[in-house]
Amino acid sequence: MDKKTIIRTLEKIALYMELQGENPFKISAFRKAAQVLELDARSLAEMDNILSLKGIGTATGAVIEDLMNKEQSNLLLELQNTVPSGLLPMLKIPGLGGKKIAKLYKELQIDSIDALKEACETKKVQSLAGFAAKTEEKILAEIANLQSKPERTAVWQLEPIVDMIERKLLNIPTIEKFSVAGSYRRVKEASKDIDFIIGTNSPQEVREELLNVLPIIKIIAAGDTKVSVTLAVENEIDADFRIVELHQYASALNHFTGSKDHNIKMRQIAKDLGKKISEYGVELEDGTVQHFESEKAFYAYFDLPYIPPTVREDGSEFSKLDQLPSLVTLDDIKGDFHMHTTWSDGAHSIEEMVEACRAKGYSHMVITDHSDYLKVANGLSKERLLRQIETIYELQAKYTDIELFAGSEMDILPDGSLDFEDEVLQQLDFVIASIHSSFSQPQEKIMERLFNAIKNPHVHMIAHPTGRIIEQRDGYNPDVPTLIEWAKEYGKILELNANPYRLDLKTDYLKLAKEASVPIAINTDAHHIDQLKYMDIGVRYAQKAWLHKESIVNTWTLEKFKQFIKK
DNA sequence: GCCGTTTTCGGCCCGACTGTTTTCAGTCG
Repeated sequence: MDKKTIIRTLEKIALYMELQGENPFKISAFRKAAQVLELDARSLAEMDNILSLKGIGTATGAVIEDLMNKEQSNLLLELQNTVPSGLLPMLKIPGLGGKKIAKLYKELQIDSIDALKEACETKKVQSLAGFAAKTEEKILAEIANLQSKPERTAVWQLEPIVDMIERKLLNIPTIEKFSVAGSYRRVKEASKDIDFIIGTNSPQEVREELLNVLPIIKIIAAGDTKVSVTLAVENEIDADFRIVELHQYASALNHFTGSKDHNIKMRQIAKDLGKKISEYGVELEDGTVQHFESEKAFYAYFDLPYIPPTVREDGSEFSKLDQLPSLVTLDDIKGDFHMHTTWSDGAHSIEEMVEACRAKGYSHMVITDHSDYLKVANGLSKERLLRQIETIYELQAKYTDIELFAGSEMDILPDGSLDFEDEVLQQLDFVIASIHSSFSQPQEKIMERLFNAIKNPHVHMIAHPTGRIIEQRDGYNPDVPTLIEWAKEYGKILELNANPYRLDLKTDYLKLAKEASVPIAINTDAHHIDQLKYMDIGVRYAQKAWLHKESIVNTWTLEKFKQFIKK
């Protein structure tokens, strides 16, 4: 049995145990064992002694060995015999955990969401100790809600909601400081909810104001330091607001940025020093609480460098601290190499795009409008492209502080041919090849198209290599590891498309590209000057894959970039 | 269930909120 399946089985065992109302530490021991396997880069065959791994003991080790040798786990089979599988989905109902579900099953033989619904409707549930009429109503409401609310919301859907909330918070005068936190701040592709930290001297007023100004469908909780609501926005989503005093702000921001695993690791570090981390500060052995000016000061207190939110993930970041200074940052970015103008489907003129890039302090940039094939995007014919090249070069005369390059985002056609002949391509400084059509072709055909582009000596880069839209469509399903091999062999750039719709390539592939030393360009693909800001999310997304400055084409000097594209 | 150069037993990250309670259990992040 492969490693992934074994990891999932351990997690499944934990779920079943949860439903039995098992000891929470026993349950987390199985989750921990799954995580230990996951974090270990080796394959199962390469691990000669599973039991030597910290976190895997006799019981979890036995399960792993069962799965390796007999393809099944006796423990899981036993659990599945005692716990009906219909209980699993009940864990999705907010307010219900393992213990309550176990009780419902034991006392009322409720073994599915449907059975639970009926028992609530016939008021059987309120007869149980620990349950009452209010709980019954809440369960019914949550069951009804279960289908309507998506489990995760994509980062590009969250962005406008976060903007809206930030505008509201700016208008509440009693709020001194605020920041989005949670997985959004860590640039996860999708999140379950939105978290905000608010620093204020008047928590009561802020709480009232929040409830007044936010578009609220439902108040989930409204305590002294925490307001939880469901927001009335296009795709309804929950938002948590944590209200703290200013001296607690840095600790609260750190705590609610997470991840959970990162926090647990930090707390273990503190505990070894006899200290206790909470969202309010660090409690010393004598009971006094240490506060921090910033997250940086918080980490420094534990002799750690500042760990950016983007890499606060599974805990493995603590073993890679020496790499932090090499990570790409927005300050390292010297140019943007994929953007559109009114010549095709962009909103601004070439000159307006240049001015916007100058304002960002870039030293060079590439204009890359669509090519002939993409009629819906007003793609440029050969003649228009040649005229555009001239226009760009003429415009260059106006500027000494930024160098303009003429490029194209050229389509790779469904039959695998390229939209421009070589004699046109060789007049361009920078050629991007992209797939925008016939996504459903078999992988073999898609790869043939990509190979035709990669092997063309005039092509410099493949844009948005998989064509995915986060949480919405998978793209054209190329064999990315092979694509990375080809890029390495032919010396081509792969793009990390920074538009939050795409973030393509995704992290796992970026890591592969890094291992293969394939250069990555982070590009905004801007169709409007406002979209040039996506460089920021692109860079932070790249940090999640631990991409170093030198592997990012946008950090190269103008001279190095010129050398690369002229070769 | 797992762990240990202060521990082989007694901890395991820590606190807020709700709903059920008369001091707390369960859930959540």
